[in-house]
Amino acid sequence: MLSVMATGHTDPRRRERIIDATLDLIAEEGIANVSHRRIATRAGVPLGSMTYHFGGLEELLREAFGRFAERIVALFDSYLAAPNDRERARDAVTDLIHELSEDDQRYLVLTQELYTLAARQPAYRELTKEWMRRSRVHLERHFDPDTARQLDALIEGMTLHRALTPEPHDRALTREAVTRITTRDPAQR
Amino acid sequence: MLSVMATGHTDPRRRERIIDATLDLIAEEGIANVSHRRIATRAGVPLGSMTYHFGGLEELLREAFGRFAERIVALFDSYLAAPNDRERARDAVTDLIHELSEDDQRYLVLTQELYTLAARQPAYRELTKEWMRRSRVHLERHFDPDTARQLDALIEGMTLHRALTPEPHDRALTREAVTRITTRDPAQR
DNA sequence: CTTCAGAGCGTACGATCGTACGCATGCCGA
DNA sequence: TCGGCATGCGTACGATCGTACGCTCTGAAG
Repeated sequence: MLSVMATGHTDPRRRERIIDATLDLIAEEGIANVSHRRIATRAGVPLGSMTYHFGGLEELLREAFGRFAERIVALFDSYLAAPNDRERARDAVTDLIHELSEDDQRYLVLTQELYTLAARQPAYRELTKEWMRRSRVHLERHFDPDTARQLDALIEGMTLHRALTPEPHDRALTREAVTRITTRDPAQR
Repeated sequence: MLSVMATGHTDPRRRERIIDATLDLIAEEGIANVSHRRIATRAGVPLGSMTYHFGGLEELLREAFGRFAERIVALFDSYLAAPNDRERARDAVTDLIHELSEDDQRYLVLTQELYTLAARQPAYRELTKEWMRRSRVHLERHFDPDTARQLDALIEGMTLHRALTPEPHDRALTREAVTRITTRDPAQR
């Protein structure tokens, strides 16, 4: 062999780069179109690395989505931990919805793929449950538990609709929805 | 060949059975795990039928999801066309959310797979946009357009959370959320 | 009864897949 | 300096895939 061949001991970032490449590929091509070979090419690592660093494709996917969930939870934390009163919490939720549905559809796609897996496999369902639990903890600092659950569902739905719909809700409408869902015993019209 | 071989002209339900088998398979195994062969086995048709009746796997999937979307739209219609006043509309929406997230996760899984495709491919996005448009038409018979959009998003989010969460919202909580989101200018607490 | 057009499918091809295994490589102790 | 060993990867195997093509068979026309 004339090229580099084995490198001996090295590079703890190999795993990270593989995981990142996996998430990128899933976002761009869908889980149906990822393979060891395509991930390896994308990450710039040899095919053999795949089964060396990860027990198999399934294990790699679990780890990749685990990483994704961690990042999302961190994002939720960063938005929802800060506000100290109810009005600011509503603002933060509004911001979060717009952040999640903005720009490319990376977040949307990865979330959808995760939910799809969650609907069928308990391991993935744990990821999403933990995610929902964490965000509810934040919301419950400002709202009662029932309201928190309703608001959590609204965040989900508005994020999705904003991303899939030609004319997404503008900020004022989002804010209005957040206000409505977090307000009890309203006088009906 | 000793078995049946070709059957000559026949059976217009071949296509239907293939499409149904496709949806069943996707619901059970995920889009990543469907193939011409597995669909054929499931539908009880020969492999050759696949490329005979459909231009290819992609075309089959589009048609299958088209059929799914039609059925869902019909379900939305059946729930949302009936009510004649605002209160009954709220009840109907509540019923719809519970219907969609009940029992098996067939609806959840297929919807997630469709949204995932919609996020990446315009053809599928049209399907979902049409679906959203149709449901909004119903909702707008009872609520103003902005409210209809917010309610539509809430339906989405609550359906998902009910299906994925260990203790789904009970009916009273769902109804409360529907009431809140459809009530304007509430007095804040 | 004979013919034949076209509906429908059996089958085979090339591509791609996941995975395992043996070998190349560089580091460390002596 | 040199041996041994753990790290890391090149490669090959068997399975599975989508698809195209030519053959079989049916029903209708005559």
